Amino acid sequence: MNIQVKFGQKLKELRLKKGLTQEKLAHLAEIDRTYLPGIEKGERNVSLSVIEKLSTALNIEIKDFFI
Amino acid sequence: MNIQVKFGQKLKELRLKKGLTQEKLAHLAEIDRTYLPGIEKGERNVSLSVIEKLSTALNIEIKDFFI
DNA sequence: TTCAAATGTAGACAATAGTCCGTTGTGCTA
DNA sequence: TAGCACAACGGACTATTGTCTACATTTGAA
Repeated sequence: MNIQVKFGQKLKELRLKKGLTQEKLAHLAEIDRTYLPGIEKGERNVSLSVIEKLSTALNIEIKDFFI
Repeated sequence: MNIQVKFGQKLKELRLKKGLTQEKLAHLAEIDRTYLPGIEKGERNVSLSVIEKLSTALNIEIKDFFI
């Protein structure tokens, strides 16, 4: 399974665990609402800055996405 | 310290630990040689695919960059 | 000092990340 | 059935990533 899909699945899992909608998470992370579905489906090759924004929004550490 | 700088420092540390030159690492990771200095200096906002290529080239796991 | 290996840098560029607009589909519940 | 919240999708667009060529600088060993 490729890294984008893995990352997307982990992101979705963590988002749901926190009880957040895509829209709320996007808002917290200050990224575009329409960008999230593509990330969660593994269609997007996100950059470090977006990864960091998402980890901050979820109140986790970056490494948690990759464990 | 921002995430790009942290990532760059970690990358450089791991590269040196493996005894690799920038050129050799770039070749192993199949990324451009001139791109590496900017990454190591924290000037570049690398994507998941590049992060994965680098981890593969260094024979480490992605999370190791963020620990 | 001299030479080569390694690193850094600049500019042009193609490819793609990420935004913004609107619209559509999918449950769920009244 | 209607209505709402959530998720997904498309197209147009801007900003940025990552490549490539070429050259300059540093570093260390002979």
